[in-house]
Amino acid sequence: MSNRATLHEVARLAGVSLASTSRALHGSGASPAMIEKVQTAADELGYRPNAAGRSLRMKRTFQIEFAVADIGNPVYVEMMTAIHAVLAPHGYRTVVSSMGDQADSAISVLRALDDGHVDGVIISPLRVNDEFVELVRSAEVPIVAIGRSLLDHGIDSVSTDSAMGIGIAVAHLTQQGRRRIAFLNGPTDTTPGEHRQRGFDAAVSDPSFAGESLGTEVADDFTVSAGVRAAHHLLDRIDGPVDAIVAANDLLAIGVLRAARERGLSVPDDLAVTGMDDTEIGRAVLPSLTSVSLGTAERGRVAAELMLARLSESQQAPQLSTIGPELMVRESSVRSTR
Amino acid sequence: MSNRATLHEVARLAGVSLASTSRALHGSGASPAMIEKVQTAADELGYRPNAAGRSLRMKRTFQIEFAVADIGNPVYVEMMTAIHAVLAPHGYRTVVSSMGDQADSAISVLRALDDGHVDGVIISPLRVNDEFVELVRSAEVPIVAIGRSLLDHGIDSVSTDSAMGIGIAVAHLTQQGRRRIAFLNGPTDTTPGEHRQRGFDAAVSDPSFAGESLGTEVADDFTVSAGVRAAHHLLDRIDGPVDAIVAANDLLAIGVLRAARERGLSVPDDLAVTGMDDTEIGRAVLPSLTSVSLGTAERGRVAAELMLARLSESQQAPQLSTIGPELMVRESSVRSTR
DNA sequence: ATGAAAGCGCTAACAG
DNA sequence: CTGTTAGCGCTTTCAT
Repeated sequence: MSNRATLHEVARLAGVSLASTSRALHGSGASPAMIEKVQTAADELGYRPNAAGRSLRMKRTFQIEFAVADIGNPVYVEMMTAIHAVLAPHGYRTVVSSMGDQADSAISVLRALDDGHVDGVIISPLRVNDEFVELVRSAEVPIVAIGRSLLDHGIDSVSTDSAMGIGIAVAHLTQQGRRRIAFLNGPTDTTPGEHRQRGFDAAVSDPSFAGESLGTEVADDFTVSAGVRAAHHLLDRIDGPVDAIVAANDLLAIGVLRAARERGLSVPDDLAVTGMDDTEIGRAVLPSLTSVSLGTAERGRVAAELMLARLSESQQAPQLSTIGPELMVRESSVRSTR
Repeated sequence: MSNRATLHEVARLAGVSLASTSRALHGSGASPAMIEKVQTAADELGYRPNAAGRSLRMKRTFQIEFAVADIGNPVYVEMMTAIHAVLAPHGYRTVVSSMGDQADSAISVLRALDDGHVDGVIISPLRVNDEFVELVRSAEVPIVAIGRSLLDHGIDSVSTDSAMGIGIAVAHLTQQGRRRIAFLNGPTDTTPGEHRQRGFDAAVSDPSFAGESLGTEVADDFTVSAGVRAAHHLLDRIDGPVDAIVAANDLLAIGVLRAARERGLSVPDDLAVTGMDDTEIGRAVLPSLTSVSLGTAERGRVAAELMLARLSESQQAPQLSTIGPELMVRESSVRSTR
């Protein structure tokens, strides 16, 4: 079979009109006999409806874009899988685009949106500025934001309380008897960086906080290698022992594990470490990471469902859905009993 | 701005014909004055060419699909990044689709191909059967295979010698003085599983092999959790010490690390471990993994370039490009000096 | 229930 | 260099 068969050819082979052929294939308002006839012809020709023709006519592409800051982060891969699982049964393809971690490249992704190649966008930006918000507001297709809530701008959003998540990690550590606690954050001009910083500051200034804050170290990036560097820097500059490091995500926490090992510090015996995001890799690492789950897959699932709802009944008021954090206790924060 | 402007509206605002407008926007065969006029009108309306109209007319979508068995494997994420980096400057979007690890779902991905939503497919299948090959051969768009070579079927392919890679790992281990060596493979009915098995069998039956083969253990899957289970099983059934385990990929090797730890075995002192794929996570793990690099990013890059070449001059004969394996020695296989 | 015909937005002959 | 026109493949009125 060399060339794709068109609907026209199917119609000719079946000996019926174009319109009837189209209807028969979609099952709406056609006689059983017609459906039978057309289906046979279509099968014989190996007919596949052409996406471009369909899109042009229907003004729908059946593609949803998932735009993320950094596809290298396993969090996004997990989200994507969840999104795909929701969307695929409804006939939507998922297109991933990596925005890079800079606001301006996120903006170029949004600009590219107006060529109508997708019916909607699920976006998880690291940095949000005015131009970004303006572009989101004026986009021609529905947008669902994961991360910072853009509900105030009329955008469906899926959020999580990562600040509280950090609080939970700090509470867990003090409960474990850790006193001198430091925070290893990623860049604070990002949405997660900002929220998690606020969470740490709040936790250690709470009257019930039974420890001592050793302050914050800021890594260049939310990655393992940045985590290693920052952890060394942190441990260099602090006088006396550090009992625990709360890392802003699992990747940074894995960096801490490595830095600790390079300095001959045992985790969890000398130093407790917690991460955030509850990634598979955090579970696999040695020692396994105690981590605050932010419901990654759940957020993806909910975002996809918001998108589906928006696509069908665009009337409904913008929603904000919030997924609560949950602590997953593993080896990196609990002293071995032996 | 509520509705997208069409080329027609731009033409009207500029007071020129549709054709001139189209030409002016593409810069081909239009006077400077025309270009200026049209550009101004286009800017004023915020014009973006519509993808569906364009695709329908040009019979090109400027989308390339990357179809992989399991997007959860970091290898594919790295490949995708490399592919995207090559394709994006040429105006192509990259669409990822996960095929699942079963041959039949790979086939459904290939079937979906004939709706013309992409101009080409870069595919990395885990399992290849006759039906799959037939579908690939008869596809309407160019296909580039990563993994098993399909050159014999006239398909551009990017391959690597993973069998030799396993041989390199084995040689490294015997050089390190490890004698009793076992192989932890993934499913052997997959392309990588089959190749790597062959590599291990060849290595240990080579006259120059200065060790003792403890045979192969097959994990259910190329994942960390399958690796943990299989490693325990392996260590349970073998009498006497195991000096080294060669794992078929990094994920399985990380599973071995964890199983060893659970049994109180020290890596690398009691047991040496090697992985394959040289993933970032293998580098971050403790101890860091000695791993055979198969040039993941390079393979992605080359595949994307083959695709680009095929898209422009479809005349050229099918190519096979092979990336050589390279051993990256790290902590998991080398006894600490202290 | 079926057919005829229009048209989605765009580009590429073809004429001038 | 510019304009007129056809048509990519499909769905959907509108008649019948």
